[in-house]
Amino acid sequence: MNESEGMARLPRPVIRRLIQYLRHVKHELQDGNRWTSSRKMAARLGLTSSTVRQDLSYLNVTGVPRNGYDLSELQQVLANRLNANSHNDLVLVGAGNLGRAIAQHGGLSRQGYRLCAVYDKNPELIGKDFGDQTVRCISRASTEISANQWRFAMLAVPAEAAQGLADYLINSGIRGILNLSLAHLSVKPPAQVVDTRLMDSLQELVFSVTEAYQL
Amino acid sequence: MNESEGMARLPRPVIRRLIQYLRHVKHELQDGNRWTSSRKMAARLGLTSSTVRQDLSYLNVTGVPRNGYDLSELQQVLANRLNANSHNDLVLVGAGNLGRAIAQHGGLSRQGYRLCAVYDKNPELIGKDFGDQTVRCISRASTEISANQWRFAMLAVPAEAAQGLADYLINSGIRGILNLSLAHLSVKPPAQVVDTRLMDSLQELVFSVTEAYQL
DNA sequence: TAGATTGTTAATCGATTAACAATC
DNA sequence: TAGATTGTTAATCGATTAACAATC
Repeated sequence: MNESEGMARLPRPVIRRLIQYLRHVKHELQDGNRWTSSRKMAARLGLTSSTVRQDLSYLNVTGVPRNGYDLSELQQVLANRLNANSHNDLVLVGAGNLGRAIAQHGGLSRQGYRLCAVYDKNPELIGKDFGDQTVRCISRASTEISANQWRFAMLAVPAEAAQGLADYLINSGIRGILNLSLAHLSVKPPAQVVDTRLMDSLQELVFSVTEAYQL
Repeated sequence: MNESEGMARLPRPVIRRLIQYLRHVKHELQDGNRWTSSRKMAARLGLTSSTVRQDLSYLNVTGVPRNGYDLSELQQVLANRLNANSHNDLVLVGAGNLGRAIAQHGGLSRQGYRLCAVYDKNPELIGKDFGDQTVRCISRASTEISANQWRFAMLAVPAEAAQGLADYLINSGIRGILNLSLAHLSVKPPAQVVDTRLMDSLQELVFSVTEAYQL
């Protein structure tokens, strides 16, 4: 049930799942299918059908008892609610291994992102080619970000440098940071950070497995 | 409060935070400090002190009113509870950009992991150098994994190939997979998967920022 | 029609936070 | 001692799941 004026705020876990639903829906459409159902989506994504229906109730979408949900309607509604139609500009700060991989990763452009600039402070990296970008000195970031109104940054630098650079970027106009470092970034709303914590995930995995097998 | 026989199972959110506490503690120790407190850790990691104390109550550690927690004691207890003392062997499946970055990322060896093998199915990549590894054909993985009793794999392949390879790896003896693809992997316990979903995180960020600024 | 699936409410489950006595 | 911090309980908050009438 969706209020006519003003959409209900989406809880974080719901946001994350809606993003997965959208991917599933696109995939099914490409396979030439017309319908999906809460049961099907749940099976595919490792959820319960109840969760799926609950999540979809945040959207202005109506399913058809017996048939499920019309895939193209669902795609439209999801993409719309998630603002997934606009192409977004990104800057990358930190041109080390991880930054390079993410930037050159085909997924970025496939998902409609455009990498606009790559910054680093290491003189040995500055000037080097980097996909279709050339690494620039971090000191240029501030003016370029505000001149171009870039809003999103991926931060792939050592933990020690992360908070300082986050402050610098947000001062320059950046509003959202994908944090690829292990540092916790503290930023004032409405600026936002999403953490990735790859190394933490690995440790979590090893721990869970060790525990699961020795018990 | 910790039961004397058999440790309480750790909830997933607690596991993740304990990992962060351990990092904080190591860092503080390197700075030459002797004490930390729930308030300090909470501030550093963006939590409440209540959460920190609650989490630490899963451990056999006693703080000192007025002083907080002894850093070296805390390090020991955390590392012990998290099985963070052993060095672990990893194999990488998928030698594309992302896989390469993670593998060459200094963090791996710094955190005590050892990359033992890199596999791909692309003939153009097989034989190529890759840090101190040479990319091998995926068809060799099964025998090598079971011969060496490797237990952990990082899976950095296209979504379509992910589930099939996960099954193959687990059949060969792998018990834990760090899933760097966007696919949802369904595996039978006690085998485990931890997802990373980099592209999803990026989309989550863009959505949250868009929403935050337009409201 | 019969049967499967939706939409929604209420129950359950789990995680976080508040509060405060104990204590060094 | 006075004051800050722990350890723990209980309250709150939020998310997931169960259940089932409505319905195509």
